[in-house]
Amino acid sequence: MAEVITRFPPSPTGHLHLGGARTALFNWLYARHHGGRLVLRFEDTDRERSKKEYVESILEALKWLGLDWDEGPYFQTERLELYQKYARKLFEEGKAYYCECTKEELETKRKQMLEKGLKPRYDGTCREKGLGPGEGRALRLRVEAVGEVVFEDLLRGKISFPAEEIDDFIIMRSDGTPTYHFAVVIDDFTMGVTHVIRGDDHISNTPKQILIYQALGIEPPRFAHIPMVLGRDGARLSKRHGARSILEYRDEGYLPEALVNYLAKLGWGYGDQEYFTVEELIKLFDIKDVNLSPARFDPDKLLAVNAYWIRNSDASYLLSQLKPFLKEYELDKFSEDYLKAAIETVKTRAKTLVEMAKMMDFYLVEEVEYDEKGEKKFFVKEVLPALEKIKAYLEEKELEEKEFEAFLRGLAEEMGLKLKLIAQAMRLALTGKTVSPGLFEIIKVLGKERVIKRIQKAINFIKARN
RNA sequence: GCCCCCAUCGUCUAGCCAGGUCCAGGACACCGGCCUUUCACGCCGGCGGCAGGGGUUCAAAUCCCCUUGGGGGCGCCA
Repeated sequence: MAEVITRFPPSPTGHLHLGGARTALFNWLYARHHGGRLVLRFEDTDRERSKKEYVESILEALKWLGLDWDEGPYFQTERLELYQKYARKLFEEGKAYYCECTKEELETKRKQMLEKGLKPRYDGTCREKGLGPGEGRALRLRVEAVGEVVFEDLLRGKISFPAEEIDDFIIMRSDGTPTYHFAVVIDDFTMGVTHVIRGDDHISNTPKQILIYQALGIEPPRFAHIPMVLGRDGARLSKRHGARSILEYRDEGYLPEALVNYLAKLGWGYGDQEYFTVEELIKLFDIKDVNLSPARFDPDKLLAVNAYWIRNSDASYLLSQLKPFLKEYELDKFSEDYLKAAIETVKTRAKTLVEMAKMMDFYLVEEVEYDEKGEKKFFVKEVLPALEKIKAYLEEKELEEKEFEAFLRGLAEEMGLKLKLIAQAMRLALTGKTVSPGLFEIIKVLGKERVIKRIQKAINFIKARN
């Protein structure tokens, strides 16, 4: 089988969002699955809106997701001569002609046609003028309005458009830059792209591109139009829901594994399997299994997938991912084993790394601050003797779970207190919170020294108040 | 307005291509329960869907048509 070359062509007019990331992922998976290559190129011919900062942020987001590329990044603005070369060829062969209509004239005509209920299309004013290149002149493709333009979509089969639907569209702007359709075709052709995997909002664009291929006398690549990602409300992705930068998800404590897993499942599935490693995705992914209907983005599900990957990742990986969220603590003071043990106790409880960092703060501070409601409820003078006894116990005995638990139960009975009260007071003493990992786990990680110190502090606190 | 694409639980999906094994399976969310010193995890159970209407067929979620609904395109944006 011939080599597979896919491409991801973002336009640097915004951050990489979920929709773009999924397109990138599908292209990447397809290339990796077939042992092919992925080309990255920036479609930056819209100089007004393209920004260097977006190039940077898109690259950063792709790297973070783990989507690497084999060629590029190319920039269309650096390839202008190439487009001009092919444009000249089409002009010389009479397959394209120059048009001197102004933007304003065209805009007026378009509005008029729309008002009359007609399909807006170029009226051919300059078609037979025989104009040559010149200031203010754009190059249009000469399109014959007969028959049908047909292409085979890898997912949907044959798709055809009446040729009369397509007008003489512009391929080179009057400033000498190519329009999207033309640049895409020239790029895909010269880069050897074999498979174009893109959002289905491009279906209606495809016949135009087919026409360019035909005019150039070259073979079009294979097309696969994947369904778009919609927002929670079923509308196109917007800032409100999901069109946020991928990097924002990173900063909110999502794991790249979770994003990749979730995005892959948006429009694609493999039986009942819900969770996939990247390796599994590469192995199992087949573009033909991709759904045809648009998928809504569901933040709850993303969160659930993230929680899954957090609790199923090992502690040392989580530690590396967690570090940016732990900046306010002096991590150097703790051994890696200590940090990893601490992480183990919170990883089934945190849905994001941000949550995890908050949850484990008590491991990382010298002294804890008590939750106000909890302190009023559980730091009552009745628990004082219990805390004293626990402290004494810990000072003497080896720590063993069953034994310690039996001791606490015995203690509760002996003092006529509820086990819950003692446990919550302990929890508060050790963590400052009323919600935390299991008591025994915490004690084991913190170590007797810290535990005894914290119990003593709690004792002093209760005494001082009563 | 015209053209194109799509249609299974609230959401993501399995099943559809090769009709019967589907009074439709899984996941998220939600609601119960178990576990339990808190919160999670885990486990058990519940809620909930083939958009509607016509065909074809012994038999349709699966094939065909129409309607409706959703999405997209119609730029010297990509």
